[in-house]
Amino acid sequence: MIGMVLMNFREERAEKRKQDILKTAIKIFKEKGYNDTTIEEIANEMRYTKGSIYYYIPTKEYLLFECHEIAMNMILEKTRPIINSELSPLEKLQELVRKHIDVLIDEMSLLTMALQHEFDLEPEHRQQIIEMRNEYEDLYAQVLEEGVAAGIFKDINLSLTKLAILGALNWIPHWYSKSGPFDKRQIADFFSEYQIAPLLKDSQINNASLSPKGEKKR
Amino acid sequence: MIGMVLMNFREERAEKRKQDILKTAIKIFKEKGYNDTTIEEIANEMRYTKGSIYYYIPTKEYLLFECHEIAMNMILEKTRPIINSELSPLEKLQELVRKHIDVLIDEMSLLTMALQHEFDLEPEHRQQIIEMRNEYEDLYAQVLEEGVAAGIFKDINLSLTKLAILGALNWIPHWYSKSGPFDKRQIADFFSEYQIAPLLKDSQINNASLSPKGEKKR
Amino acid sequence: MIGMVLMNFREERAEKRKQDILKTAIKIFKEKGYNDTTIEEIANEMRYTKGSIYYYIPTKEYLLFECHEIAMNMILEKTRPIINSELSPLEKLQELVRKHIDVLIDEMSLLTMALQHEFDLEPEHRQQIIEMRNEYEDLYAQVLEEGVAAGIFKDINLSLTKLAILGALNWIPHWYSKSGPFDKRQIADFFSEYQIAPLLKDSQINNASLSPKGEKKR
Amino acid sequence: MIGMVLMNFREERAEKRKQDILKTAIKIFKEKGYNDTTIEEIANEMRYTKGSIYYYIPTKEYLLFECHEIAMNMILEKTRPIINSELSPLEKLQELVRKHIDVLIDEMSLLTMALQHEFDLEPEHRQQIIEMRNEYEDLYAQVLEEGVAAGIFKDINLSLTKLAILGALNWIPHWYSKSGPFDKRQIADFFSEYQIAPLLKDSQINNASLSPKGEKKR
DNA sequence: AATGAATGAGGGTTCATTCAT
DNA sequence: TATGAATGAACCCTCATTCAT
Repeated sequence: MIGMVLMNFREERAEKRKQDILKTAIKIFKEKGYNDTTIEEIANEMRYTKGSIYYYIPTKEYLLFECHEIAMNMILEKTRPIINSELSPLEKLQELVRKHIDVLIDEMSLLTMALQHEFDLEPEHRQQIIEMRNEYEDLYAQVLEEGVAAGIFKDINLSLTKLAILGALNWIPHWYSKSGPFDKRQIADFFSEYQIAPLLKDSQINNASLSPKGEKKR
Repeated sequence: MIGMVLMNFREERAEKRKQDILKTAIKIFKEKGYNDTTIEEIANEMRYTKGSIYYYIPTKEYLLFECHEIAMNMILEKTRPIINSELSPLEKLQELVRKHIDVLIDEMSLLTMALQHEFDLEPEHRQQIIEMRNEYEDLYAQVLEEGVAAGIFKDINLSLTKLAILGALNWIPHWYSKSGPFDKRQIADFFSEYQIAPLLKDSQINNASLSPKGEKKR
Repeated sequence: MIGMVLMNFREERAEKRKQDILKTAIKIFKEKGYNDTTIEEIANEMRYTKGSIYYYIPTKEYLLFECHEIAMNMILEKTRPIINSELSPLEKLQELVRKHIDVLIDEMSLLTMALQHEFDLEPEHRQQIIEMRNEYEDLYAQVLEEGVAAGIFKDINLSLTKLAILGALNWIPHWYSKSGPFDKRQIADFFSEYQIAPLLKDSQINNASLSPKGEKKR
Repeated sequence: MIGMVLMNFREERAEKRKQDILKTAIKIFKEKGYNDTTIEEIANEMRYTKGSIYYYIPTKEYLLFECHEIAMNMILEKTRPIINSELSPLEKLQELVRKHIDVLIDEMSLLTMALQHEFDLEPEHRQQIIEMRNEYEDLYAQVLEEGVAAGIFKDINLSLTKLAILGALNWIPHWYSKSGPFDKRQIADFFSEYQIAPLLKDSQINNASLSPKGEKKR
């Protein structure tokens, strides 16, 4: 995105085509999975030919890699600002959880697909994605440390805490359904309390959002 | 296994062969993933031929299905007895969590592989696996209800609670490593407290296992 | 060939199939060159399917490698016995030249094709062929040394002599034509004198076969 | 080159571009062979685009054809003058051989490449190259006849003599290596004696250059 | 004069599956 | 019971060539 200003309109158009291809690929990957999607299907969907696709992309795996990149960037872009905000550590952590759920549910099919096909990435690409994931997890680590330092969080094992919080969130795509009993808001409310509660000292606990009354009317 | 008594020795031998194939398949699936494993590799490993494999199994996907079945059965067999035990709801829940982590880590490569390839199942098979998963999740639901009824657990949204607990657990394979800083015991200790704590009324909270001192010496 | 006695009839049949494929490949390679021949053409010619071909051979390049091996073996098998015969060094050298021309002309299309496509071999395979070529060239080196040692050949640069002799022979496929003015016999007569003459001391020279009267009647 | 005077500066520039493309093509053909070189590589090397190349040349094969033409012209231009010189037939023949080796070794990669890919030429182009080759071979034929007429050469089969001489020379690229034991001079000395000796009557033979002492110090 | 874009005709290879014996 | 043999449907990717601009 940065640097796009330096492109002339030709390069912009090419970039746009590439994005179109990626969008189409994502769409079909979501529906049928990476392995069961052929380049030809992507081409047909766009009324291109197979050969034309390869004018814009080097390999099919590269498309998968870009899916991962996009997914990670979406989440990183939304959460990075939280760290430098004026919020308290507790509020930051809650915001992290809420934003995570936000992106997760909004872009669930992309994220699920990407996760499902992590091992179909070339080792080099996989490494890059893992590094982005580490960067993301570090945001949690930072906030947790901040909170402990500020005397707000209990002094418990922060590595495992981080993994517990993120695990519960990352599992959401395994059970969430648009037509299911819970909407995004309820889920965010619940998890931002439930997964954080064990960190809090007694006085801070507030169970408002854990209430069983929160079920969506259907 | 039941019903085996009705088999004659021919059928028994065939059943044995089938199990051998499955074991080999599991081993290779674990190493290379389902898609990258060929029937020929399975056959070679057993010093069979491709054709022979098909004498015992109908399709490659059927092997994957059996992997899922085995995985689910392993976990169900370990946890079902807990429900009917004399333990308190809190103790039951902790036991469920501990056993889950036990199986998860002991059989991680099988379970990870199975989870990774849920979408490679035929829809019909996938449905069967989902039903087993539901049966398993119901164990949690029961214990949670028991606990609330007994006044031990807070009266919060039990569906989401169940999903939060199981999500955090199921995510373990994504980060656990034998050579990593935590061993099975520590993880079980931590999660059986952390993921359950928000359910507990203030007086019951006990943070012993959450301690950051719990890291394995390396 | 050795070891074939150890094959059962199944393996023999498989070996036969493989040889058939090779024969067909050679035939088409000769006609159209290696690069312009497709596996499908080979399959069609044999009324096989592409897939069946790959039951017997690992890659297309392997077929080319076998062409080279066959070619080199044909020539090595005919010339190796000469070295250990009772002939004089001069007679041995003449025999080497004659046999070389024999094989060259009888199997010209195979040999030409192989030579033409030496660089289409995988490096590893190419190395193997080069080693066979070296073994062959060593036969010449041996005979030349023998001749010098016996006082029959002049004491000139034997490395270059070897290369001069073989070069002139190996070039034959570039100009020979079945319908051309010279037959195999004449060519053998001529080259076995012309290319060896500079080695001989004056008294031994005999120009019988160099005569211009040797042209084939057309 | 002749006729260039009739070009306007536009055509001149186009001609120059074409030559640049050809030079680049030669360079890459030499390195990777004709078949493994893509038009795109040629374009990239020149910082052109694929499309631009096709503004100047009609097909990839045409580039190969021009390689052959250049190679043949190089050799013809160096040897034609010899024929009309004042030298004796023997000296002429020796000069032909020396010049041939000169060009062959100086431009070996071009010539090797061209020879290697003779069969990748379109039939029509191949015919043209063969005609140039014939013209070249005729130079030898002429000198040989002259020599016989002058009573200097033995009256032997001149067609085969010509083919023997040229064959041994043309094979040089198959074994010559810059880092090998022989330099250009030694090779020229050797071959201009060895390949011509059988033609000479006894009194003329002089073995100076055939000496085994001629090996390059390494 | 130059090129970005598009194409299309393969080409080699893989592999689950079938089946006669 | 076991297997050798055969198949065929794909699939990814390549690249010379064309053409509108």
